[in-house]
Amino acid sequence: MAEQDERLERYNPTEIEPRWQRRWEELGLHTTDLTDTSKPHYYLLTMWPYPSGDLHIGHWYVKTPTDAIARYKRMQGFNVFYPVGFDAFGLPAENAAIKRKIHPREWTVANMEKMRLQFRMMGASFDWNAEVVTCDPIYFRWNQWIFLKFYEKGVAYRKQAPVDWCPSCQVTLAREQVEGVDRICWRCSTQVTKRDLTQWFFKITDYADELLSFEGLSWPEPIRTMQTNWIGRSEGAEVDFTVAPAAHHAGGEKLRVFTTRPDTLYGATFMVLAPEHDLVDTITTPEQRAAVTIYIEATKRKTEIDRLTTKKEKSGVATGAFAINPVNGEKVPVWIADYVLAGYGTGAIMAVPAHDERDYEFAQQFGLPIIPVVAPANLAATPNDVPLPYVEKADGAAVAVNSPAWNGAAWPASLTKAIAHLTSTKTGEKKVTYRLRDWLISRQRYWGTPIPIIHCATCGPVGVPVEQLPVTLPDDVDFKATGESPLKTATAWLNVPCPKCGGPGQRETDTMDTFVDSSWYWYRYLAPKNELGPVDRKLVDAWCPVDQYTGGAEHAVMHLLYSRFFTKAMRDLGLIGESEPFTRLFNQGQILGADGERMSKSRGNVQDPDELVNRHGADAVRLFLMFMGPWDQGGAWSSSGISGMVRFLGRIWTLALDPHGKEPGDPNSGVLPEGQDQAAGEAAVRRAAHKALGGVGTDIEAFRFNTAVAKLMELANALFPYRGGPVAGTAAWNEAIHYLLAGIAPMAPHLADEMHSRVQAAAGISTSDPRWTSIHQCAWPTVDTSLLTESTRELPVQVNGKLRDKLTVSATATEAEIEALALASPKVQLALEGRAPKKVIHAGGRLVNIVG
RNA sequence: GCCGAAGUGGCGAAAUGGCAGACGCAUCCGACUUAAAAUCGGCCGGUCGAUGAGAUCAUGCGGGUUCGAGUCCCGCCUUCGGCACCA
Repeated sequence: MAEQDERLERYNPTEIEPRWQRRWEELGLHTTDLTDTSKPHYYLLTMWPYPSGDLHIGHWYVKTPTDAIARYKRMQGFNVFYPVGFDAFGLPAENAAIKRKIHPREWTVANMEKMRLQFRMMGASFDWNAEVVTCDPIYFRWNQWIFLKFYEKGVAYRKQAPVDWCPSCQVTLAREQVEGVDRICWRCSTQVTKRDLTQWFFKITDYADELLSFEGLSWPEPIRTMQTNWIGRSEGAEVDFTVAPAAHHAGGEKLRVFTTRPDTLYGATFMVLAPEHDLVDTITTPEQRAAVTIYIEATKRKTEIDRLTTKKEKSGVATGAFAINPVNGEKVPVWIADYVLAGYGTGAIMAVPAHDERDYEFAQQFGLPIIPVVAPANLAATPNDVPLPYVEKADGAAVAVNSPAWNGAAWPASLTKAIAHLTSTKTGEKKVTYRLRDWLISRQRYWGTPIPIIHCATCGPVGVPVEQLPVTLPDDVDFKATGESPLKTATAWLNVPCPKCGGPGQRETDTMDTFVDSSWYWYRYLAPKNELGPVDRKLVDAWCPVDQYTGGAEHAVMHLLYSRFFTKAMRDLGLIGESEPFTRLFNQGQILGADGERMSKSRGNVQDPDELVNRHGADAVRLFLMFMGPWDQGGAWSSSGISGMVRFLGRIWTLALDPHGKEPGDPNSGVLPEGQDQAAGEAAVRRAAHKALGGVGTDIEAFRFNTAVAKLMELANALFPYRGGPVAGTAAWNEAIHYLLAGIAPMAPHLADEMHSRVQAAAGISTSDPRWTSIHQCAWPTVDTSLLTESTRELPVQVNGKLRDKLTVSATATEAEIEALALASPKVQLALEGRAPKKVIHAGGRLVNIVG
């Protein structure tokens, strides 16, 4: 054992890694000069973390490949900006504060301190000079400033509405933050309820159409689809029905409906209003009033989930009132039913049972008339034979029937004609509706950006004058989550004079959704201390949009949609020039616990990276996370396999440090492979290095880190047999070693620098020598393609698509020569069983297939 | 129900329409060692073949296109994600 240690110092990451982390900091290797225009710039961004206090393996899974990209791009000669910060406002801090009786700030600051050390331990090459922390007034001051600009422009507004409420988090939520059919809170998975509250909103719907365009963006298709579906643009028309006069009521009110099928207007045999619709009370007849009231009460008692489930039977009640269909003057009954939603369209529909499944079901249940007004072309003469409901539009083949004003028109002409008819008779108009709702940003919690508004009894809500920003958080607050904003308990802070009239005023006590904080932070990274505005326009113009953004797909319709909205809204304020924040987006997968479930402390399936680093080193953990599979796929955690990475790093160590050592166990060690002379051996070594590095480069560019690592393993495997032999230590060998170290540098940065440094030391260049370089300052190796070709190659030969033989042919052999060789092969002849070849297919020199 | 992604050895996986399983883990064998660990080398999808040479089957299932399909097309099954009475 002692002899072995004498022979070769062992790879010891725990000694190497902290040393290099210190050195990189001393050298300022990751500090970006944002004004340097001598090199092309590359803005690389990874979604910033919430300072939960512990970096878990999931953070490493996300950050490690991104860090490799940063390092790779630097070696490629880019001026890389790779910042990080903390999304430091939010509920966990407040909940921890309640539990431990400490201030959320204290908890957050301590956690950030710990996480900075963990990032350092990971070897992450962040530019910490650019750090942004959202709970710092120097940052959230500008949240408030932007809010006030939005308020001035009407992008921020206040309204009363039934909003989603998480009873566990004790806050309102934006529509995007409520997930699935079960309508659960995105953060805590508790089922949300509805509350009628006056809240602040951002008018994201103003940008709905613009948000539908992804032109020039290289974003994953699934994210674009999700956003598109979320925005849910639907084209149609609004049509006015008129309430018919009745005994108890004069009528005449307009009942406006939204429909995507104005072409089916003649088939509207009844109307349905949402139970919450404004006119329900007015139009209900005395006979129906009791039933209507009972139904409305029942609706209120229903949970959102009960109401939205598609599986239940339709329910509803007639109001007793009638309305006039504007195209044919028919009187149709007006019903109320909870399948019509108050919040979409106009909260009222015209029901066309013949051509809508829901209306059909409703009509069947309550015995309402059904009139077909669209038929497939072959049934146009006998529309009663159309199987109902007939919902297809069938371009050119679905024809309007029973519709005097546009009979015979085929879809989509029938639609155009219907809209034209409505417009000319002033009974309706073309209309686009969106599913997207405005973004509710009020939160009834303490640890967030105070909304900079003062409520005055005479002036209403008044913005805090910008020169008084930031509105900071008072410390004498009772945090208990009661459903009321904790800021209401800070009486000294709360009561201030109205900035407009000087009268008594009260501060707004809700804070902003923390998604506001993260909707523009990458602009702030460029000038985190800027006092003159939220962003430094000149730097933004030079560096934005972000070249590459990486993060999880779970933010598809939250952070990623809000960020696009903010960029457009900030552009319209003249703060920035561009319309899109992130040119390229990559969504990595999620790392799950060994049980295949989401990692969580309660499940006890959390992997602690510190423990792995202490045992195997950061480089091995980094490498392992990149090697385990395609980055966008994620997967269940398993630490078996990490030993392979340690072994691989040890082989690099051995190759670089001890090229002349011999392997006692390897019979081939120390000699050239059979049939190779010195020149061929050197050529083989160079070829392996150049081939590997070319592949590693393309793989990193394509985010295929697993195969990038595999190619470097192949290179190490290819070099190993030459160790201790006459090729070791030659110029060709040294070049190959440098290629190997440079290639692994983005992924295992500590080991790469250690070995590079030792190679330099062996050449008499110490770290204090001005000629000394870090591997991370070296250029990415160039690939000499002329080295890649061999004089002969192996050629698979198939007969009728089945592999029968492999020939060794000269690299310059012609197709005719190859064909002759192939046909001469005994194995091929055997497979042909005496048949003459009908055809010979040459697949670009990679393979030959003989058809016989 | 609609939209999207994925199904390949014991395991993680690889493969511009062209040798299926690169690279690694685990198991096993060998070298070194008194021994073990570490290290180095090797075997490593199934069936048949004594072993070998070889043959044959094999990328969720069933069809198709093609000289040739894990890859393209059609129809299913399963798993995972998103949406879901949006008129």
